[in-house]
Amino acid sequence: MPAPISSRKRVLDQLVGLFRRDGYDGVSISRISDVTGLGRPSLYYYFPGGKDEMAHAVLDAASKWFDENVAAVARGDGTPASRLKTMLVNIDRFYSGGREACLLNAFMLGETNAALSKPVRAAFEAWVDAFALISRDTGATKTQARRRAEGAVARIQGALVLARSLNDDAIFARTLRDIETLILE
Amino acid sequence: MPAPISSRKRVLDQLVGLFRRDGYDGVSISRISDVTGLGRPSLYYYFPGGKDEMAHAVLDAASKWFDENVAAVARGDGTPASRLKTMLVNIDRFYSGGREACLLNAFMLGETNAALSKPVRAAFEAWVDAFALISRDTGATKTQARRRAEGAVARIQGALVLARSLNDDAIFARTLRDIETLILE
DNA sequence: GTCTATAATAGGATAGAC
DNA sequence: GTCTATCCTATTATAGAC
Repeated sequence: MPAPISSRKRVLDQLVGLFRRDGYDGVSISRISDVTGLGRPSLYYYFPGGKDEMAHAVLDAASKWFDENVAAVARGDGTPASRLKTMLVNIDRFYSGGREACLLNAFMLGETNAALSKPVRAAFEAWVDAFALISRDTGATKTQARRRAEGAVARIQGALVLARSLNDDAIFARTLRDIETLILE
Repeated sequence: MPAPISSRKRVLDQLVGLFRRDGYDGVSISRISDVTGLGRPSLYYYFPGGKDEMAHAVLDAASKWFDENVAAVARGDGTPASRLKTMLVNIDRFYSGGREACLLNAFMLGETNAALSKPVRAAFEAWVDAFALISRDTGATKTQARRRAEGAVARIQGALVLARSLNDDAIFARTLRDIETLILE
């Protein structure tokens, strides 16, 4: 008998890939069924709340990833420069060097998804806070740190959009490098 | 009898508002019918190709707006600084100070809309070219100008995403100001 | 946990009258 | 140009067997 290749965790990972690429309205349960290899009823077994619950679960998973790989690093040991370096390396990996879209950006579309706007906003705030923490540790004032951090998050988002549209990874790589000097200055 | 408040041009303007906010998949013909006050068949009278044609028409309209209000200004008379200032003022107005989303970003979602990716990419290239032209006129090398222009477009896109999510117009305003120094340096 | 089968609805699109 | 009426398909979601 085949190994239990199916699990909620595995499905969740695939959902991240689908939602970040196609957005909430662009993903159908049928397509999720095709990609995961699970029948539609099985998906409702894992996510009784349907697509809505899937989207929230995906946001939770992404937030958890961010907490562990970015926010925790910002609060961790080492010089500000070394912590920032690790954060950026992890971010680069999460976005596959700029080839993958941002889930938060994808979930901002559509008024149907108004319920998603609160966790999306909270996620962006956490991003900003993480960068601001590094900036403060280099001596920036609270206001300076906040603005530089906002600039960093915005540049990452914008670089993802532009790099993906122009199919040019270098744009994303350069942006991450620029952020190092922006935050540490 | 009521005045002929309906016209293709008016519908097109409303379509821009709908698509930039909800994305391609997030907009239904029924909703378009509600918003425009036109019956579904009337929409197909103006756009026989259906939703697909509507999306392309909306992109064309946005590209035309950009050509007239940004690209033409970049090629126009005046100092680089004054031309850039006008471009940024027009961009600020188009995005209502950062409260309205970017159509190009919205149209990047979904594999269904693969046909849209070519015009979207062309539009981004035109954006970059316009800023690069200003930068070159201030003495930057071709490579420098290109990179600064990419940075400017990315920052605008990212600022729109972040400003809308955090509901903070100031982020967008600061970004436009930063771009002035970025391009003119 | 996963399936087959099916309900119920929403979506895109068209025919044909006026 | 705009409408009523309609078609067909896709979509979300559930019932119930295994």
